[in-house]
Amino acid sequence: MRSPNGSDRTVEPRQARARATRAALLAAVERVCVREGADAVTTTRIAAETGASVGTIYRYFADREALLLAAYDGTVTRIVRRCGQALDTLDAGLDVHRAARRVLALYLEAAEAEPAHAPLLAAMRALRPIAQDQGGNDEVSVAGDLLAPFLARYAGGPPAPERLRFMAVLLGTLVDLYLVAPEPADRAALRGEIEAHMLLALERALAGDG
Amino acid sequence: MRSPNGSDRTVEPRQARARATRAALLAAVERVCVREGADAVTTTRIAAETGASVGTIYRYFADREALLLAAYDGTVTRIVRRCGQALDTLDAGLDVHRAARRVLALYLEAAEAEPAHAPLLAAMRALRPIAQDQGGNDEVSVAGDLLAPFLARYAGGPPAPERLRFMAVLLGTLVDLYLVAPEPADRAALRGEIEAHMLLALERALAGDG
DNA sequence: ATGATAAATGAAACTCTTTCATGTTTCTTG
DNA sequence: CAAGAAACATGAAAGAGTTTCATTTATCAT
Repeated sequence: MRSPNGSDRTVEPRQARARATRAALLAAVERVCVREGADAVTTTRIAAETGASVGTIYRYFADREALLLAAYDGTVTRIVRRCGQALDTLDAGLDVHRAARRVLALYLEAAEAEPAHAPLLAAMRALRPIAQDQGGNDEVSVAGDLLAPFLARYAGGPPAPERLRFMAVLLGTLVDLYLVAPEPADRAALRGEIEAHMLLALERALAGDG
Repeated sequence: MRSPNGSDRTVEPRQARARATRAALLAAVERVCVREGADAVTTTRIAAETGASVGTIYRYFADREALLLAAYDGTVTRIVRRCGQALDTLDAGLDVHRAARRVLALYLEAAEAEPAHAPLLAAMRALRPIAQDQGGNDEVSVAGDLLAPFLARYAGGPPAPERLRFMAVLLGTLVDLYLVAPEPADRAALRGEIEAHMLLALERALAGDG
């Protein structure tokens, strides 16, 4: 969470009604994203969709970007949670490669089960170009919550930030490509490519620094 | 070129004055991009910057997106032209890996020499998310003008469209990451990573299909 | 019940993009 | 060179979004 409450003008909901409103806004974002893509997520549209007024959005989100980011965080959190459980139950003695393949497969599966994830991921790429993406940001992220723990465990220490960033960007792009592929045949082929590239990146990470 | 002149309402400049205007607009896009990023490239801003009026932009470009695309094409064309020359003079008998490394190095160098390329590349990613990027589009592109010829030459035939798309997206992302790295040390390290991943992709491309 | 705090409203100010009726420059041709 | 045609350029205005904020309404605590 970027600012639990800093000098923002946004607020954390305190009453039940407000929590419901906030949740409804995020649900509307996902719904519209799935049906019509992230471009259709306008503040007026989300307000209309939920029956709230535009002003209400700005009570809980600093701006449109923050709204999309929060929705994205929602999908990522759910995805990572699933993979995290599996990660925890991995045999301690399991071969790195097998473990990586297993986690990757789980990740792709979980991502597919979140229909709003692909459009939101694309929107994030548009909103936060690589140039500004600080890689190790505080948000819930694949980098921080999935890659970093995995690397820490198998490399015996936390990865260098640049390595983490590289792998996160690589994985993000490949997953994006994967989720967007319409043909099952293309997806199957892409699984192989993604696996190959992530294993290569993993090997280099393990070799590079302790 | 997408439409030399179809049913668009845009026009190819015929008089010298018009050619100058069009060129000035594109130059302004690059200038503003370099200084303040692609977000600062608004139609009003570019008009003000060149002393032209907003309407004039729409005489030569269908919309803001087309304006950015044209500027991007400009940088890519110049980059690819340099690499292309080198590609032509490669020894016919040169080992694929050596050739690939050579072209990649040239490409990175040429891209660095085009300051507007990085911000415009990022803008293109935002404007045309992977989902819509038809991969083998008609535009001047790294995919069509650099990757495809290279693969055609060393694989003995044109690559499958999905392969080309995969490699183009991969290369684009990695180059983006590279161009954005501030530290020379980071860049040097990234060169190694990019090379490793592109060589892997190349091997799989050569192995996969004729 | 009532004052205090939280939540919600929606008109209005802004910023951008895009269109188009109108005016100006350049070309062409007799 | 004059005058019509074709090419260029203009900028006000329409339209779509985002964001603010003074005001109103609902909920909580006592």
